[in-house]
Amino acid sequence: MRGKADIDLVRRQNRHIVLEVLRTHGPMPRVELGRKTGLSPASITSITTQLIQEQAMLELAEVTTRDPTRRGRPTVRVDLNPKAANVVAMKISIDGIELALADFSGNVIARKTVPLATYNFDPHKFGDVAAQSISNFLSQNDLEPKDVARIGIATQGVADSREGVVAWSPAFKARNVAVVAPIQNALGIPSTLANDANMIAEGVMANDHRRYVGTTAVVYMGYGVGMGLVIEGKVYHGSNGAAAEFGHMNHIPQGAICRCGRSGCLEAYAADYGILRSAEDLPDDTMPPSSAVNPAVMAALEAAARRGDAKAVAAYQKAGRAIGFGLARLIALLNPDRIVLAGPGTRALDLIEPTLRAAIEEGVVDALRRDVKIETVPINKDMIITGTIGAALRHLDSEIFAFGPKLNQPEYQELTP
Amino acid sequence: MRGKADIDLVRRQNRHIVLEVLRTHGPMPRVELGRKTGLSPASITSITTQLIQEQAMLELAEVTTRDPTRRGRPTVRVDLNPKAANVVAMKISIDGIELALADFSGNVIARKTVPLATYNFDPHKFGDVAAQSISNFLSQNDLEPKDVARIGIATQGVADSREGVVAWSPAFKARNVAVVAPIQNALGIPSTLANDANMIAEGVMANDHRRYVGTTAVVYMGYGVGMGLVIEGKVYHGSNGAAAEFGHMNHIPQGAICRCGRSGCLEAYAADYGILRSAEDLPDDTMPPSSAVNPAVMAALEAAARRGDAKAVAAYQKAGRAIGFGLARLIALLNPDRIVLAGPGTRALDLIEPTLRAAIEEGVVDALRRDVKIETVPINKDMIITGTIGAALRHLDSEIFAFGPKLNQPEYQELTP
DNA sequence: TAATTTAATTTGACGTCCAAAATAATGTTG
DNA sequence: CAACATTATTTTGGACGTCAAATTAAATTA
Repeated sequence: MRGKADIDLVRRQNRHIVLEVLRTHGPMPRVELGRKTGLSPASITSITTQLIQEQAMLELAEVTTRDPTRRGRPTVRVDLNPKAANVVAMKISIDGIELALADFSGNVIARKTVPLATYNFDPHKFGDVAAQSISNFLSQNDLEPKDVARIGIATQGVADSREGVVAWSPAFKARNVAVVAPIQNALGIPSTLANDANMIAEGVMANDHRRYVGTTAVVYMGYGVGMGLVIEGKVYHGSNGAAAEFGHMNHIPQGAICRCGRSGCLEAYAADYGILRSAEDLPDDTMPPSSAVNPAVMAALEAAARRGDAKAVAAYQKAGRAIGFGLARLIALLNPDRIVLAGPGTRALDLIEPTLRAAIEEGVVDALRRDVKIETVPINKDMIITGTIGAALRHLDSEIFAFGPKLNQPEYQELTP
Repeated sequence: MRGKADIDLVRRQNRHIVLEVLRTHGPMPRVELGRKTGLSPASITSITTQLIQEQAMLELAEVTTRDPTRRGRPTVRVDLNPKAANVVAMKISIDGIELALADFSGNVIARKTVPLATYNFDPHKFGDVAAQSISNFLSQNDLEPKDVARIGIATQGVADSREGVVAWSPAFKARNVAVVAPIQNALGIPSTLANDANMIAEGVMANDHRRYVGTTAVVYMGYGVGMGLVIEGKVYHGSNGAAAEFGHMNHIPQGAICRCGRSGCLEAYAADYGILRSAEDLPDDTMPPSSAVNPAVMAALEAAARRGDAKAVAAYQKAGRAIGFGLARLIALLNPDRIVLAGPGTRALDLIEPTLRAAIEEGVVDALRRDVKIETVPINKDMIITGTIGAALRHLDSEIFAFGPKLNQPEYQELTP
């Protein structure tokens, strides 16, 4: 049950959709804003006036060449004020952390990669070291922690976002590495932790927002296999933020060994290392390497398969079958509208796709699978960072700027003579 | 993105939560309604006055013995007006249809079972025959179609609720049996079709509403295996209403044959007929019977297993393992807060549970499974009917009564002298 | 320069919420 | 039993955000 509604909710909701429209469609005149939101011109005037007064929005001084055949008063476009806030995105990988600083419009202002031997890192130290790295990163950009409104953190593996703890990740030998608390304590900036595949889904969805109204599963294929689940247009985070561990969904009971230590995970057949292990004809119980597979090695394997190398071809077929059965199970459970394949693994999609589709056909009632659309998105190395920034900004939109300026703080004191 | 908000939305939302509180907690005084909804006494007065005037609500003339130590003005309890509307629930089974008539308070006024050889029924006729049965049922209760506000229809199998068509069901040999359209055309009553397991989930959730805030999977075990998925407190229906076909989620590629015609579905190991087939040592490709297994046969099998009959024990263990791996896959994907086991199959839970839990342990990263609660609900033959009625009534609450009386229809015409 | 066109703002009415005051209906107490 | 205390409900009046309609603004066209 949603809670009670009042005039406050109305204001918040409408300010929110104005911000959301600007964020997804870019600057536009007020009339257009009215059309897109469904609000009357009067309300748009009222809302934009406030937002501009609060510095969350600004009018663009047009230098634009406007269509000279159009008559009437020219439009004035409004846009999010880039200076309204800054956010930091941090991505935890096995060999270091990646940092990005963005303004309120989503422009990336600075980036930095900090090499860090995460795998054997003392789990009690990691958060502090990360906080220090962020602090340095900010100094280098002439910012202080108070200038940053939010930090979004993405990690491989199982992220417990309620506790702000990396429950398990290939990046750490240790379990339950605390991340959010030490960073928040050190810097005083509200921070959230999420699974990297969920952040890819945030990015994919933000890019083409209208299409993600129902349920979409975004599958990431690469050094691992992950998934971000978009349900009713919102990224689904499960009971503690660790949802959609598609890669560690069981494929075959007592099957091949996985990085997570269990047997039969889908990833053990379809991640880079799994494909490589099949192609090299190593036994299924060969321990996966603790570091990522060199992209050049994967490129060579692809080339071999395209030349017709039987073992390479078979390895990709096996991967396709694993992903296909995983998707079949997903379809049976969730009946999604759309499945999006993403990540470097899609480079070999042609090698994978036939068995992938055959497995879906074999694994699920046709009544369920007939409507699902399967697509790919272009490979983009930065999807995780972009998605994390987008998620952080959308959070600011709805939780800070939609409310308006500091509450219960009158602008001026009435003088009583 | 939710749409714009206005004063209209506020009214609707607040009327809706008032109705919802009454529906889930039963009659209560206005003060209590205010506490439960968070609305002020003034607003409660305003809303209840309107609803009473519209005949959707009534004041109870108290005959109650009230606590004599309490001082102050006595409370007056308000309740939903049972006469505000009627709904019909219809359940399609393999051997007939079951009908129930309920009032706006959810009291079942009448029931009827209509035997019908559904399996070989002409698919083009079924909807018309069902409509005729409903029409007769109403006549027998001195009602006309115009007195019924909604019909909810539940079926086994894959229900395409967007099209109102039974895409596939063990009850029909035919595919794509149209149900909603013929009934709506014949009777003029808005109708919806849903999967029976989803309706069980509606019922389970309505009974103990506070506990289903996050994600819950309600598993039905019996003549088949089904699932209703509650996500963020709402039953999830997927892209076309056919979600959560847990029973037809693949368990083992190229495994045992299922009623749906495919191989390796979970149901083929864990539904009544699957367990029986294992226990009788029949080969995995033995065609399942087209009718339900006699409950007495299942009771005998349970008894045999409890006596220690090796084959019976092994059959239940196999069933537990199938469900366990299915749940492990579900947990990996959705990280639910709660899994509820329901249906007659839970009578044999003690026989199934050890392998079920072992399979979950084997099949999913412990970080994901550590928080999930596994529970059972008492076996209740009527859960599907009750759930269907509840869903229909909640739909009326939000889509009819929350809006208020007929729109754009002034109460009186102003006289201009 | 006046008319036309389109954009944006201002004005005034409406509906809903809420706090505070008033009213209602009972029990308690001297 | 009358005055007081207590609790429930309604009434009153102010606030706020939306919207339709009127007004103002800023351009092009004739």
